[in-house]
Amino acid sequence: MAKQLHVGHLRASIIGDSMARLHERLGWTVFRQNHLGDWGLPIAMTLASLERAAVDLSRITLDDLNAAYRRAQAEGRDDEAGLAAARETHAGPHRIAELEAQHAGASALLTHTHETLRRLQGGDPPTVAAWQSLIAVTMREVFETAATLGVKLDETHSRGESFFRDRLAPTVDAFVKAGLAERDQGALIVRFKDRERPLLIQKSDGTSLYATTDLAAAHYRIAQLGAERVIYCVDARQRDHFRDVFDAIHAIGWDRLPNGGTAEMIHVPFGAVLGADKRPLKTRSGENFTLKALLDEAVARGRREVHARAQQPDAPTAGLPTAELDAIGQAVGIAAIKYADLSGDVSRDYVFDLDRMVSFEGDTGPYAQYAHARIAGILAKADGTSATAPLQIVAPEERALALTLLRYATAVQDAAEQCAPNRLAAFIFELANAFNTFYQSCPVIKEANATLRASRLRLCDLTRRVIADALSLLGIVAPARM
RNA sequence: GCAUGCGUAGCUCAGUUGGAUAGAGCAUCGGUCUUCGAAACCGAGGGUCGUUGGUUCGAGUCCAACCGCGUGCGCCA
Repeated sequence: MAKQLHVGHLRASIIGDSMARLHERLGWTVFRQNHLGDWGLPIAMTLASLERAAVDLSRITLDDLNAAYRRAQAEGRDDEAGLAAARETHAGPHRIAELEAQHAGASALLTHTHETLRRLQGGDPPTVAAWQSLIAVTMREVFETAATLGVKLDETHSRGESFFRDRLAPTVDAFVKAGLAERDQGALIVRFKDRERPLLIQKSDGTSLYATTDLAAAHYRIAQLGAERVIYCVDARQRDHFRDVFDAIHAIGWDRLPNGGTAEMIHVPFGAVLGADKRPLKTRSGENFTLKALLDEAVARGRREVHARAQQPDAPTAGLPTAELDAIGQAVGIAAIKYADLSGDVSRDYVFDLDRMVSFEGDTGPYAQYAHARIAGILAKADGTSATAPLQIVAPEERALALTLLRYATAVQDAAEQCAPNRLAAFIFELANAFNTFYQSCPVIKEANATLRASRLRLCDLTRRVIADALSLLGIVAPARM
């Protein structure tokens, strides 16, 4: 919230969208839950910073918010207790350094921030109004980005922290009542048998934190929505956190479904997006890459490539209106990014290399799109196909193609069941491969034998439809021409 | 310090429950367009799967130790 989307948001969106589409395809009722950080201390920091700068919130832009957020961050907040605790518990050097920096920047701003947070959570009308305009500005960009990315996400999917604000106290009460929470150094914690690290569900000042929200949210999803499978597409760095949350939910029995079954809770951890230097992706000036800049670049590359090919007189896209070529170019650029993200093991870090992704050769999104467009072109040139034409498998290449097609259903099931979109991506690549090999050695339109020709046209048609469908499950569109 | 994840070809990565000579893309080298879309196809070279031990008829896959890298670790989200 209140800041530009960055590459970290890219994976959550792409992977989450694909998981949703895969499960929808298998007949699940999917509740997309966009868990937004719209209610914590950071948002109060930004609000407070805006108040101090006396910014006109009715005309605010995301850049203003971004500036305010960065300003607030730079001004820092004090966390003496946290620093002491981190030292005592041998926290990692990163965490300690972070806290020391914060401590150094300590100031009276902390008081203001907390005061703003109190006003917000207390429902003070002007503060709430300011908060709402801040949310609105951010969400406009979120939905805009989702649209260019082709990710199904709108206001109906927003389930930010603020949505659960009234469920926090009952959640804490429930854990206390169940005897699972205990008071420790003024805070409420949940302990686990097999590990030292407890889960903190209430701060010593009585306010709750993100873990509390996650517990409340999980309860809502299972008890209210009746979710049998709750899938969290979140950064791999939150592994421990989700382990704790899931165990806590299990301990209190909130994973029990109304029908008596047990809900499955799955964290799909995804790795970081790295730059060529193997460090988290940054711009030359060392700032986080905004998602917008990244997508703009990919789309520009896609368009450049599509336009270049349309220049050639014998290209199938020759003579198409610029707007249409632009649309195709966008589809290609976005496909390059999405496929690169989903074709590997999602839990691992990956090196973001636009040159490789948009090279359109080998195991890439555009390669699959090409196979699709190629077939679409063939079918358009043929005088129709028959869905009932008897299949006549003679050449080994068409046998291989047919056998690959038969594996589609299990590929989708595997990918969904194991929350591993790369399984499906691998299938798509194999299918596109099998088709290209088949097409290399088997005449289709030019086949003289009418029965064989009809059979091959049907194979083409099936292949085209499966590629388009499979790509759609990854959230990738397949243009008819490119 | 504790926890957790990773280490497969020059580069980027696959490798479903342990199962036959470890696969692919890029890059390199060599072949295919006067005929259905060459963003394609066919072929070649390239790996002691971090190291050492163990379990097994059989280990890239399971276990242990070690080395290297990443990430996390109570009042942030």
